[in-house]
Parts: sequence; structure tokens; C-alpha cells
Amino acid sequence: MQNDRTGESLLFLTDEQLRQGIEAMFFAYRGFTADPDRILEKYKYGRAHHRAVHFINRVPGTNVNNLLNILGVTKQSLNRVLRTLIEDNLVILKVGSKDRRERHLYLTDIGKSLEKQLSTAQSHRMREAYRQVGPDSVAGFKQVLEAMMDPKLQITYKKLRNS
Amino acid sequence: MQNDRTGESLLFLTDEQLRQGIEAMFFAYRGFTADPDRILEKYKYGRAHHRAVHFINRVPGTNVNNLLNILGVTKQSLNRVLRTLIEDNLVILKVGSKDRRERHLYLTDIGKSLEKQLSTAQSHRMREAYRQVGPDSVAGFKQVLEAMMDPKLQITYKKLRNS
DNA sequence: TTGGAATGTCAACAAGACTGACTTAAAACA
DNA sequence: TGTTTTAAGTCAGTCTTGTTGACATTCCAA
Repeated sequence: MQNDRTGESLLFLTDEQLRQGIEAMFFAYRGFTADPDRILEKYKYGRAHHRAVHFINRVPGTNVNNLLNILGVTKQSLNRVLRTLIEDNLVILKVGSKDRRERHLYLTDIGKSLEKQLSTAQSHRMREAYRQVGPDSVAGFKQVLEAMMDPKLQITYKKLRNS
Repeated sequence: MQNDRTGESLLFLTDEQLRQGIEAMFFAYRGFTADPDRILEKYKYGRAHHRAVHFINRVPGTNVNNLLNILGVTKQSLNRVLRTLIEDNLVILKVGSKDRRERHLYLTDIGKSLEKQLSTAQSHRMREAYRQVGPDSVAGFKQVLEAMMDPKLQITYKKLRNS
């Protein structure tokens, strides 16, 4: 996969190239969150709720500690979000059967329905982008993103990918 | 550039592929901001200060309105950040010569030094990622990011790239 | 010369992150 | 069995960064 075309390699790691990547990440992340944000606003939720709902959907029955590790926030911060999601009946807690200290998190039908709305909106933009650039570029996109992650999160990401 | 290998195309736009992209963006953005965040903490600044310093460095002499468009925040929010940067002598304002209502923004030597520290840290991670995956993947990475931007920001991004 | 644009400022508020201290319940251990 | 550790939740307080709304100043341009 390495490319050693000389002209390209010479220009490859210039400050200008790196700066472009930085700015691309900044502007693209705005686009990435724009569509879900509009939906969340209608329900008076924020990005923190989106992230919780996304990963509870992704790992049904996860306990709170595991979710904290994925999200990288404090339990106080997550707790505020979870409390409103439980109050609004989007998420339910189940006491662990093996270890009864643990609470396992699940989306209710209402929670699943919000998650579907959010992921549909977010996927739509990503699908369009993928379609525009083709599979090879998408593979490159994912490879760079994976290489940019902190090692711990890279492991988390891979685990999710294989589950 | 289009790829029509059948097996790959069939799997190409599955929900699973899209979800992977979403999660990759989420985890990679954490890595993307982690190194600058550690530096900013030492100076008691936040990401908002980083973004202002980055784009003032990128477009020296920009007026406030232009910076607002790039950053996508309210003037009140930007003003709070700019005030501290001016107080701390990282940024100076110059009254416009043509239009004296406009304020043009410049980094001082102190500002340039902080910008250098931040961009060095952030570039380091990006350089490593680029090096790991090679030029073709980097090209794909940028193409997908560009395609994900809102049209207005895509134009802003291209303008910056050509300046 | 007046209207409107660019800029800046004040006040109030909210989301979402943080730290630190503490409780409760239950598992694990010695 | 008794002690320690772990998982989860809570309370209080703080910080950054965003928001609205109202208003003042400056000054270009019709």
C-alpha cells in the first residue's frame, strides 16, 4: 500500500499538507454533527444525549462503566444525561444478574426510534460523501482516522467494529 | 477514480460501513484535539482560543466578521475569547485603513509562539497517521472530509487552501 | 444628513464538561 | 466473618463555550 512516487513523496508531509488536514477535520466535524443537532434541538437534547443513545444502541446491555470508557467523560457528566433519558423513557436500567451492583443499559422503543432518526440523518450525509468519492477513498479515510486515535480508543473502536 | 469491483460495491454502503465511519470520526476527533488541549490547559486557554489563534495565523489581518464566518459562532462568544487574547498580548487589533469600523486581527510574537506550539503538537499526530497509511489513503481522507462539509464551509475551506 | 452596517459591550442563561466528597449496595478477599 | 474494593449514584460548586437580547459607537454611503 505504500506509495513511493518521488514527486508526491517530496510534497507529502509539508506543513501545508498537514494544515489542510487539520482544517478539513475542523470543518468536516461541523458537517458531521449538523444534521443530528437539528433533530436533537426539537427534543431539547444535546450531543451528549446523542452519544449515549448511539452507544447504548451499539452495545445493548452495556454497564455504566463500559459506557464511561467509550465516551471518555466523568460519571457525573454521564449521569446527568442518563437521568433525563431514563425519565423520558428512552433508556431502561436492568440490575445485573451475575453482579447485582452493575446496571445494564437498554434502549426502549422510544429510544430506538430517536436513535434511528439520528443515525439516518447522520448516515445520509456520510453516504452521500462516500458515494461522491468512491470506495478507495473511503478506505483511506478510515485508515487515517484510525491512525489518529489514541491507542486505547483504537482498541475500543476495533472491538466495536468486531462485535 | 470510481471502483466497480462487484464484491466491494455490494458491501460498500451498508449500515455497518456507515456506522464505522461515524464512530471513526467520533474517536479520531478526540485524538485530534487531545494534544493541543494539554498545551492549552497550561495557559488556561480552551479550544475556542486555539481556533481563533489558528485562523488569525492563517489569515493575518482578517476582520472580525470574516473570522466569525469561519468559526461559526456568535460575535459575543468570539469577543470573549478575543478580549482575553488581546489582554494577554497574543493578538493585536488594527483599525482598518479603508474602512475604519473594521478591526484587523494579527498575532503578536507571543501569539505566534503559542500557535507554533499548538500546530506542532497537532501536526505531529497527523504526520504520524499520514506516514502510517501512505499518500493514497491521505488523499482519500481529505476527499471524504471535504465531501462531508456544508457547502458554505466547503467554499471557505477551498479559499483557505488557495490563499 | 440620515440610515444602516460593522463592531463592541453588558447581562442573563444553558449545556456540558470538570473536581471533590460522600452514600449505598454488593462482590471479593483475607 | 469481617474488611476492603468496586459499581453506581448523588450533591455541590466551578469553568468553558455557546446562546439571546438590548444597546452604544463609529462611520460609510446613498
